[in-house]
Amino acid sequence: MEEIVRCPECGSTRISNDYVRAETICDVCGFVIDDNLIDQGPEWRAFDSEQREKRERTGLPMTYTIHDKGLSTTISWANRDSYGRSIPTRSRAQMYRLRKWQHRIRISDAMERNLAIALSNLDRLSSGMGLPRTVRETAAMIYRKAALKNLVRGRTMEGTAAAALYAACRQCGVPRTLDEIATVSRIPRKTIGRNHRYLARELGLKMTPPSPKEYISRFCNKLGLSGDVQMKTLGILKEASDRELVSGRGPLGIAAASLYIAAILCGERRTQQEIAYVAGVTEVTIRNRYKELTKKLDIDIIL
DNA sequence: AAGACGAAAGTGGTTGA
DNA sequence: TCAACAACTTTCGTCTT
Repeated sequence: MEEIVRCPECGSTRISNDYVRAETICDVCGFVIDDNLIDQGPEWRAFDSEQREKRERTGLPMTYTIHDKGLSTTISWANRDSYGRSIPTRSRAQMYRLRKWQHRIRISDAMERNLAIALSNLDRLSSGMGLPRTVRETAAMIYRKAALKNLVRGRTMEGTAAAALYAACRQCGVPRTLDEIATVSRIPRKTIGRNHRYLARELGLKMTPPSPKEYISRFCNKLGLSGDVQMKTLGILKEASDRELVSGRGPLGIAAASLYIAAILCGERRTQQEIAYVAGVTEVTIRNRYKELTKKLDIDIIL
């Protein structure tokens, strides 16, 4: 399920992004689905506030393949000065210290630079998703830990950043689906999931599976459902977890199904399709879960 | 015609030998 | 490392409103 976006006009899944006009467009009927696309174009990174002002979204980068922009000075290991004369013995110890420090500075520079890039990535993602500051901070912390333990090597920084954000959302009790993060980060869902598992294992992040409850208010908002439905849904979830109908099941499926039931009971019915869309699960899953729930909880549904 | 239903085959991840 | 397995998805034909 790579692309879950459907055109609301014709239902087609052939959707493409027009970055120049910042629009998401249906290939079939031309309907403009989203005109608030995040700029994913080149972004020349800034590493301190001065550079940020000068360089953001302007012209070509200086060389960005060489980490110090090719401007750094190296101190040669030969014991000669710039005229080729050999350096007196009493200065050599000093030269040695200079070289050593320069080396150290460049290393930590590279690390800081990596972090700066990753953090700006994190900023872009979290603001694109309208996430609160605390989540962003948590994500930054996770990423920093990962960088310190050398876990980023072999993975792209974007991929690791996206995974850190996913983990942070869950830790902060505002879980987002992998699909949601995949959409704003242009990293495939699979990759984010894989990276996330890796980070969780290596960093020993204590991850409890997200509770269906945490999704409800957001889904209700997206579906334009009232607070009554929200309360009802939470009630159903409470019952369900008391009777151990929740564990082992995907929380998204449970959330979607109980929402479906609650909406019907409150006379604010939504179709399975609508709910499936916002919850990022299929109608089939909703059906299976809600069959289970209505049966085990003795809820009668009048269709 | 749209929504709901359910069977059957497929997918990716976990587990245990 | 591999096969079995559970949960979930995809697809598709059928029934209901």
